[in-house]
Amino acid sequence: MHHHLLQSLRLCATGGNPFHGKTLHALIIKIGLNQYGALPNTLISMYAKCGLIKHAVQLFDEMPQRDPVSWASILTAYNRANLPNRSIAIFPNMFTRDHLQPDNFVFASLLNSCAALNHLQIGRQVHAQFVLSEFSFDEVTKSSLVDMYAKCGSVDIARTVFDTICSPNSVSWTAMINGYARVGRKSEAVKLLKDMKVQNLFSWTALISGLIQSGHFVSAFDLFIEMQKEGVKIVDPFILSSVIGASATFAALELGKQVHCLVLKLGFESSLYVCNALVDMYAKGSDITAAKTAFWYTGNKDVVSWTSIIVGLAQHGKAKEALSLYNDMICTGLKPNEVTFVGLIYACSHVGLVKTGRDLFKSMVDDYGLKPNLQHYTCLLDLYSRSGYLDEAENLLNTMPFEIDEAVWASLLSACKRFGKTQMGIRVANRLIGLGVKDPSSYILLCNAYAGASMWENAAKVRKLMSAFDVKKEPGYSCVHLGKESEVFYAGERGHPMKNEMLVLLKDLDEKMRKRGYVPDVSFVLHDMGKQEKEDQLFWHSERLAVAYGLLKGVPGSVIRVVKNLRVCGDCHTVLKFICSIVGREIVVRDASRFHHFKDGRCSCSDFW
DNA sequence: GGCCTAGAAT
Repeated sequence: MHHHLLQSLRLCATGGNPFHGKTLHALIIKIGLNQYGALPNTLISMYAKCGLIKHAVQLFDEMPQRDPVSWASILTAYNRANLPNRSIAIFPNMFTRDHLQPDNFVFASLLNSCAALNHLQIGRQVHAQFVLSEFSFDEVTKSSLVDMYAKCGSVDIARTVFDTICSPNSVSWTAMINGYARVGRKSEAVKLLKDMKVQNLFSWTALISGLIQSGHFVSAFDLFIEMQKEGVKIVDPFILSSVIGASATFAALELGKQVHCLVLKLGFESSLYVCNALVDMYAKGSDITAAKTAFWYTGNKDVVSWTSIIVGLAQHGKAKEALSLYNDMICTGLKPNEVTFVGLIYACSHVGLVKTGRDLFKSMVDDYGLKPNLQHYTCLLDLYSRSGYLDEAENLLNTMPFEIDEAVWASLLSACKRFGKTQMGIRVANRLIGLGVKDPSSYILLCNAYAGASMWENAAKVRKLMSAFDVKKEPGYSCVHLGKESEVFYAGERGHPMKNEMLVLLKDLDEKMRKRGYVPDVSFVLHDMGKQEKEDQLFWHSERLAVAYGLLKGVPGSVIRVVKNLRVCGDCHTVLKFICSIVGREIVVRDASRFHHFKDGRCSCSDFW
């Protein structure tokens, strides 16, 4: 009977069937076996595997007699429920209350918690206890040590432990490979993979997703292709969601579409991770319509699905749609989380919905018990300052429990300039200087603020600071996508084979724009030079080159899609609004902070960015 | 009976 029950419980756990599990639990109590043999511990693990952490904890707490297996089960249960801090918190009770010593299973679980929390200090303490214990030769625990050190950033220590493993298995190799990859040590990661006798999907995924995390997108894609050439079958969708995520970050729409096809071909279109990644990929790839389609095709949407589309819509300036989807989401009974609110308040800040944004911020705390973090305050601050509520902004700044960074100060400063709040601008500028300035565009704002208040000495000081620190702008570049092909342009680049055609086109457009009232705004140029020189500099900005090329080479009438590494400059923003209406084309620019849809002389960002 | 590896939204 005992054996039969254990087996049934294990079946519930693997099938994630809590209903059947609860029935069995009732039966076990009824026949009086609830304290018998392995049953109590197996019940804990069954509840944990079915996602019912509260039931698992209650059983554990009410157990009259706990053993190391009970401890391993509850620690794993907490880790599974994404509560690794609970594991660390209760562990000392194993000694103080239960007078038990940890075994290898307990060590491994604990190290898993440390890895999840990035807690190197406690991880090292566990390591020390493990070494002193009778289990110090256990190789599974050593695998968790490798993983823990790698996740905490001590890759070389991870390697030292890895080298003490007598017969490493797939798990230890994978942990080590991922450790190298996620800190960007590409060649070591690749070498380790090639050293493996039997490479499986797990090890390739660890390598590729690690490289994606460290920003090595091109190598990651190359390896993804190599993996398929090697004949490794993609039998689960793990790696697909990772690669789709990379296409999103990389704004590689065409590549992302190909992976989407692969998803369909392999039949993983119902994986929630994959669907959510697709929504984000299309949104970041600047095709918000496709993102919406992908969203509506997602079955069993969770908070991440809804949040992805809300954030996507917000970044594309579609605040109304974002807010309306939020209502739909609430109607389905799902609870929003911190990220959802970042997206929502961000959406409000880009259309000046001050009251809605403030209400959402309040609702987040009052209705959902969420604690606002720095990002929420930043968005709210942005909302106030962009909409001209500068006193509220300053008030919030002085009462909020976080220190803001240079970018937020800079955005506040630019709002002061925009709304003519000279005195507050000076206060903000002084705080910004005290903080230490790194971003070249902040120097421009500072100069303009002091100059605007006729504080010439301060303006001169800022210029001095700027040259003393040898501030240089990161070279701006823009990439224009034309179907499967794309072309990259750097600011000031004049060596392109099609430069003559582009020059003629841009000159012609420039003339037409000036007739419609365009005046170049040279205050966006960093360097100290004459007015004509500054105008020339603007003329060769990379986004203009990319758009010109797109107009010349792209399919007539198609949307021109450009990705820029920096934020689009204010003057170029004006220019693109003119160009889109002159040529009657839609231009979509993804810059470092958001999307700009230029159409009929207007931009979706309503000139806030 | 219980342990270790790869994935989505700011």
